Amino acid sequence: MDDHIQFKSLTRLDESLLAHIPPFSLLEHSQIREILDHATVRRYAEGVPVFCEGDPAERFFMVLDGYIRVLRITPCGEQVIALHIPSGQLFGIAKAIGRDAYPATAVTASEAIILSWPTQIWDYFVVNYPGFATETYKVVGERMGELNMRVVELATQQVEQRVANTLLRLVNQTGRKVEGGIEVDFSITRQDLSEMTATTLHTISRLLSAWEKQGLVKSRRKHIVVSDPQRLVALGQHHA
Amino acid sequence: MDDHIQFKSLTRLDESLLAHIPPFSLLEHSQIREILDHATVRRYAEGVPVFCEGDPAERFFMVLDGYIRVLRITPCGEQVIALHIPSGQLFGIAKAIGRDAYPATAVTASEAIILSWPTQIWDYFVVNYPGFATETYKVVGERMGELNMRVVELATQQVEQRVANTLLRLVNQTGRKVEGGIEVDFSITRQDLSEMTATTLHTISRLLSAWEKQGLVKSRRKHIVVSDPQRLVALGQHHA
DNA sequence: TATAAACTTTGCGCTAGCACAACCTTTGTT
DNA sequence: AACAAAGGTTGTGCTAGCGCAAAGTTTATA
Repeated sequence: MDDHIQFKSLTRLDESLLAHIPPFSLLEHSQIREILDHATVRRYAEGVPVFCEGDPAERFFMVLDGYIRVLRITPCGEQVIALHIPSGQLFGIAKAIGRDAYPATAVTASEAIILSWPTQIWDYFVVNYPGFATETYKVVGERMGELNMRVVELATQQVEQRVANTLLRLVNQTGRKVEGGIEVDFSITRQDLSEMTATTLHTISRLLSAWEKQGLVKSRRKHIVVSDPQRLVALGQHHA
Repeated sequence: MDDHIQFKSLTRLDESLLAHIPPFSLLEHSQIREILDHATVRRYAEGVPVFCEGDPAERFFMVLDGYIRVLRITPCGEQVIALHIPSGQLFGIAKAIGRDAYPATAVTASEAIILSWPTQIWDYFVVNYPGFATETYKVVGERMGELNMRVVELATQQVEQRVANTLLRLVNQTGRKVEGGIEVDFSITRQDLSEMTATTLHTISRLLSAWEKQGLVKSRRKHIVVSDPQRLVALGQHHA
């Protein structure tokens, strides 16, 4: 992970990149310049690990473009996808929650451009950049909220509802308008969806087939379009 | 919730109460005095709500003695128990994660003595008391870790394993040595355990009965003693 | 001391969704 | 063009664990 290409010397990053992103939105242009000058940029292909669970948290990251998938692997080798992170968000911020190793693995869910900084300057950021800490902890809070929601869903809902809700969340958070509905903005297999909803790829396949027949979704290999969010919401709700 | 009894005027709290508790352990006695003087103390009976999901987060809390149960209630009225908080820990720290309403409900799991402070002085604490922020975020990190672990467990394990692991965690975190094993240190019903493990009280009852026959646990109404942690650990592990 | 309320146990039948298996389709590679 | 590899579909049978039901036990209340 030390082969980071230092784009900053090639393509000088524009300050406007960060100006509107919450943790930096309160800062002066000069401060953003400073932040960018400390950053390393790297382009990742799809499906590439950015860091792994248990690695020492030497850097923290921000998605500039693309999506990150956060996952954990059980002792028995099963994957559980915890979360997707869209562009504009920090991740790998172990330091913020008092850890010195990453608590989960981060893999690119699409091609992605990622900024990163050495963890040592975290405290400097917190002290010197107003709003940075606050906004960061807001993100932590949101992630906790999502985790919590997943626990509740896993504990109380049927597979069909979990999948419906997960799919809705995906298109809400990372959806792209296409003709005929909203499409999940990165490659996503049945296997992936099953690892998000604690079921099997077979069950997902059956569900999507059924939904497609009813005109709720349209899916091709690695692509899912939600064409009737309304009815999907209804499916996700009640206990029947 | 405004009938807080101001014990502080009656029984002046001793500084040694907080001196060894992480978020305060780095502080001078005078600072702890100051903190205590701002605190409200209240004794709660068992099963009493301290705050409810969605309430404005006007105060933050610390368990001085007893246990707190954190839970969420679904639209359909089902409860999911997220977490138990033992004495010495902060809770209701919505402010720390950028919220202004409590994200879950907190109920006493036993008789409890609880300190609380108005949320407005949170920032003062963070700025003026070294180590307070860091230690607090460590707690946030640990809670995230627990949530994460629960998601993984719910997603990959069978009921028997989940219950075994949950029970082990309970006795590890809140266990009290008794003759014949380690006992969960607060009242706990089959219903409670089922709400922690996403199953039914019936299944819990059957499991405990079976385990009792095998000499793994001993349980009476509202009490559970783990007598053979070793074998329980084994049960919690493998996929069979 | 009787009665109610809360908690627990146990039995039985059913079904959601998994495991297994076979086959198909699309994409990438040589 | 042929093959391999990754991803997707669909069928069949099975079972973990739930829903329902009924009865037992302990604790609280009148």
